[in-house]
Amino acid sequence: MARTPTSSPGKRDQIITAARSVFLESGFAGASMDRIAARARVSKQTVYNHFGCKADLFAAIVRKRCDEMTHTLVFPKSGDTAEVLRQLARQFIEITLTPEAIALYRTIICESARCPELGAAFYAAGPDRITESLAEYLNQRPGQSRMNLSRARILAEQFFAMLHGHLQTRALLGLSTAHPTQRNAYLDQAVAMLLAAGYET
Amino acid sequence: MARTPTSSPGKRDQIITAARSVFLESGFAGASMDRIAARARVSKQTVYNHFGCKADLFAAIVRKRCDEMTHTLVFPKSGDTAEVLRQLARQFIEITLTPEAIALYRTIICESARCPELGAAFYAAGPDRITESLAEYLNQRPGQSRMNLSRARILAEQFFAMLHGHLQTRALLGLSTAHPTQRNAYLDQAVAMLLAAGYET
DNA sequence: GTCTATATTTCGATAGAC
DNA sequence: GTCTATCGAAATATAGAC
Repeated sequence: MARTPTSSPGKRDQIITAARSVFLESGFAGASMDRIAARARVSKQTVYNHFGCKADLFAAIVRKRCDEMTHTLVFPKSGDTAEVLRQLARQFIEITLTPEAIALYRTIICESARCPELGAAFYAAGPDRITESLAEYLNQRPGQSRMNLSRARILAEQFFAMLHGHLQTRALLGLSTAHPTQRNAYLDQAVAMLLAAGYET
Repeated sequence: MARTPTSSPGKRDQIITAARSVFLESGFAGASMDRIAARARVSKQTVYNHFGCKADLFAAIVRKRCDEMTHTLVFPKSGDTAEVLRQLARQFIEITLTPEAIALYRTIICESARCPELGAAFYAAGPDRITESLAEYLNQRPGQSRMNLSRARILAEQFFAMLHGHLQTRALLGLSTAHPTQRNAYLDQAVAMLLAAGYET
């Protein structure tokens, strides 16, 4: 932030772009600073001047990318419960099944083993935020008696688990993801199950 | 198999044990053949004589571990639907949230980016097998009209997605996993939701 | 701040004695 | 089959000129 070099803001962007593509392509351990520098068309020393070391560079890329993706998903403001859930689900699936999103998620998972703070930061910036939004919505939607907040939280977690669970698992393992029509079947099933569970009790 | 060295079956086991712990500890790229050999108290050349190269050694470890874990989970043979689901869920959660299972899964995910066959082999040996078992059961349980098989398959996938989705995601990111009492809440919710969805239509 | 050049370490894999 | 010793490549990080 305040550490930003006084000149050449362009080089910094070149490095970020190049580093992101190399990291997502080869993972953290598999990416080399030489390749990052080469792809950024910049000397390696310039990379070190801007980001200090490999780990810090990676953390900077992840933080930036998480913010971008989180702000892409907007909570629907209008419509009945079914429609809100369907819109939310559609956005969620579209964002999380992007090849770049899968590659980023994969790399974060891989690196969380040696750097738990990274996983925690990602969880707080991504899954936790959106889950909490849905839990709040479920707890105070119009025309419904309020449910236990912890129960709403579990319902929200299971809703997103149903959406991302199967398809994202396949994607993480490098397997083909379902066709859009099949995705819609998952989406509708998840919405139906949440509604059935949410209105009882 | 037939390639097994004629003598010293003990060394091979030492190498497998050491390699597994090093790979799960540091990932594929982060693990070095030197450390594996040192931990196995064996020379590096001996490792190469047994497994050829680093990738083959890793694949052998993953295959063995998948088999072990798959055979640990047994499909319940008796009980009503709710009880069968509950038992299945309990086994599934206990096995998949083991630290070793998480570490293995993490490493497979990480390496699937560069080696899709590994992810495919894991999926076929693990998730696919158990999901298919549940789908068959749902489709032919006594006293119920048969449902569409593809629908049963989706229900089964969503059942396991609900079970592993949230908790396993947290574990993969290095975050704390819920207390056993909280796990039971997830388990019961998942069973209830599947029953509600499975008996309608 | 940016470059070229290099120091230093560590890796996967191999050679050769026994 | 197993060991010690080592090669050649590639890695992270730094030094010093401009």
